[in-house]
Amino acid sequence: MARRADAERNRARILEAAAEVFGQAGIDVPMSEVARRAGVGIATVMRNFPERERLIEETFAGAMHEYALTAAAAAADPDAWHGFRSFLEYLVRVQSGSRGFNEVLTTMFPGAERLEAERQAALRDFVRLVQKAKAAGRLRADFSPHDLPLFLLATSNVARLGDDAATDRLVAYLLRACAAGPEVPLPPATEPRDLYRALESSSRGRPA
Amino acid sequence: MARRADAERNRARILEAAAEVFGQAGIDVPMSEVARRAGVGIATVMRNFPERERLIEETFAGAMHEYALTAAAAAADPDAWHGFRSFLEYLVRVQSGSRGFNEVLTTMFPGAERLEAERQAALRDFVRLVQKAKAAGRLRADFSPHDLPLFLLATSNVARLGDDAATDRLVAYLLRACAAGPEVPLPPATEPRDLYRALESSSRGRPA
DNA sequence: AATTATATGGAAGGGGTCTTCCGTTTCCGT
DNA sequence: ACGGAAACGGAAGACCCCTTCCATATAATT
Repeated sequence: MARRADAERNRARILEAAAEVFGQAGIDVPMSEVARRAGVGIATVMRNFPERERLIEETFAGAMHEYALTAAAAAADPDAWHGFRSFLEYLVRVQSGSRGFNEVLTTMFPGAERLEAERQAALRDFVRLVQKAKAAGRLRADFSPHDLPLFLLATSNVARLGDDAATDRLVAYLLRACAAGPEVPLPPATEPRDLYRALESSSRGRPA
Repeated sequence: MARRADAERNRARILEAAAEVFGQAGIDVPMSEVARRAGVGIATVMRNFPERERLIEETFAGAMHEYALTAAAAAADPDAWHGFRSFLEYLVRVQSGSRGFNEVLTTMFPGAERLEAERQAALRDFVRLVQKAKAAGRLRADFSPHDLPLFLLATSNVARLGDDAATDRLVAYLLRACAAGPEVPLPPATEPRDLYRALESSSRGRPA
């Protein structure tokens, strides 16, 4: 049942290319672009990953596992508020860093069981983290763990602009909204010219 | 130079169909679907609106004008905080109500001068509104009018889910984050099962 | 080296979107 | 009612993305 060495090599090249291509342009990029970037034919991509969801699952398996590990580490932080804050900051960092993973974090793939298992694991740890931060008096009582996907959706569009100032500012607003402790100042307001340029239809992959 | 009556009628039917189609499925819907809904041929749509941006501009001219009027009304509200709050609540209402206009509110179209003029007018009034709310001590000093597009981006994805509970909750978080007055409680947390169902790839127009 | 099984990829075909042509239809002025 | 100009829309063609076939290439074993 062993696969040939060239087949294994090609599979690895496809996954590497997919990580690049999806990371830059999102998970809806044509499979032919993944093939081109990998230096293989389109049929080779299809044989390895007959459905796009399979390729997404494999491509982001590592990142998703790291997501779950980071949630677990945040839940284990002795300073629960620090854990909460740094988890949110980690989230927007990965949202900014990979457009494809940003999309994966805000989309559920019922058929991609491994991705969903890691997402569930992260959510369970996030529930624990929320309980600890509330118990420590640092997170408001009315915060719900199920606000996590809301926050992810909220930061997703802003993270996608690639403007760190904008992203940091929104995160700071969200943290302020759910924090129960002393206030921290917001980071500086984003540079308006940069922000509005980023909102233009052509910058967003829409034809003019 | 006068146009025939049937041409005028067809133009109106196209705009009406576009408002429906774009409102339901967003501004990237095929032009052929607009034509079908309007009961005209695809060439008729292209003759009236040679570029998609032209059709978008005309389709949402009214809504965008209302956006500007609402910002002006909010700025004229004797209770500036009430003006601020109700403006944000109006925003998410229209974001939820039309997927296309939701996209227009978070995308700039440099070639659609009328849309951009209304957006600018709204922003000028929003600047005045922010100043008044700060002067009234109800809006934090560190809030910037240029946070408006950040807030629109943040609410856009959530509004698109069509889950009012989720939308209301995120708005409440954002209001709490920038309010300087007494706190108000958050609306109830969103129903998790509904939220996660809405996040599924098939619910989001992505193939499984 | 020879053989066999595995793996490859370019191209064909299908479906989708957009652009445009041109024969036909419709409107409007006389 | 007639004639001419305006307006129409179906289909062809170009381009894009996905699926799959089959002749060819490559790897692995003897």
